[in-house]
Amino acid sequence: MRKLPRAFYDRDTIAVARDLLGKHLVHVCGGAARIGRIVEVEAYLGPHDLAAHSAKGLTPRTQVMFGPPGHAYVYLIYGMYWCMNVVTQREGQASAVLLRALEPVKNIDEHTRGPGLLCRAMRIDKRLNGHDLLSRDFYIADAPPHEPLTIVKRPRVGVDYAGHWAKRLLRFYIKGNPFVSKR
DNA sequence: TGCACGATGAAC
DNA sequence: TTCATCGTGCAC
Repeated sequence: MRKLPRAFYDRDTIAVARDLLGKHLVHVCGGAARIGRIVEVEAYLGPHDLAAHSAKGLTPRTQVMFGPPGHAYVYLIYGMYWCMNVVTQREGQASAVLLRALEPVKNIDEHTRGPGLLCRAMRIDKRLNGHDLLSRDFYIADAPPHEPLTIVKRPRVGVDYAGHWAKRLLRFYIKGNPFVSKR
């Protein structure tokens, strides 16, 4: 399947988030290609979005978010889980889409509901922070044709501290998909 | 140099 | 509702 081009990521973050649903995340490591179908995401709209890490400004951790689109922003949460985002829009916009759940396709187990488990199943950790998603071993690709998706919009998870930004409907998932995270 | 806390997940 | 577990950002 066709690898998504840089131009796919260099667009409005909400559009990228919605369009990522149904696409295939691919990680080739240890001789195996691990593949999962993206079924749940969240959009983080830049430094003015108080729920986004980039709202803290340009720091060692957030510098990938401030970089060019089409790169992976991977960070540690609660001291034990990795979370993966794809950087969107042009360099400096500091926007990204968090991948929250996958439907297993190949070489991964069934524990892919939620951003932490998703990364564990796909063998994603800090080594992939800043990795170019147009690379040979880590990328997102078009998936085989499927029925038109019904997309559900909800508030993002775990961002109650972000004031009115916590109320925005920036979590998107495929309606009825059994691998969407609970909550 | 210290410390409070988090875009989580599982157990109780 | 509690807890595991640690890098990050900011206070001191």
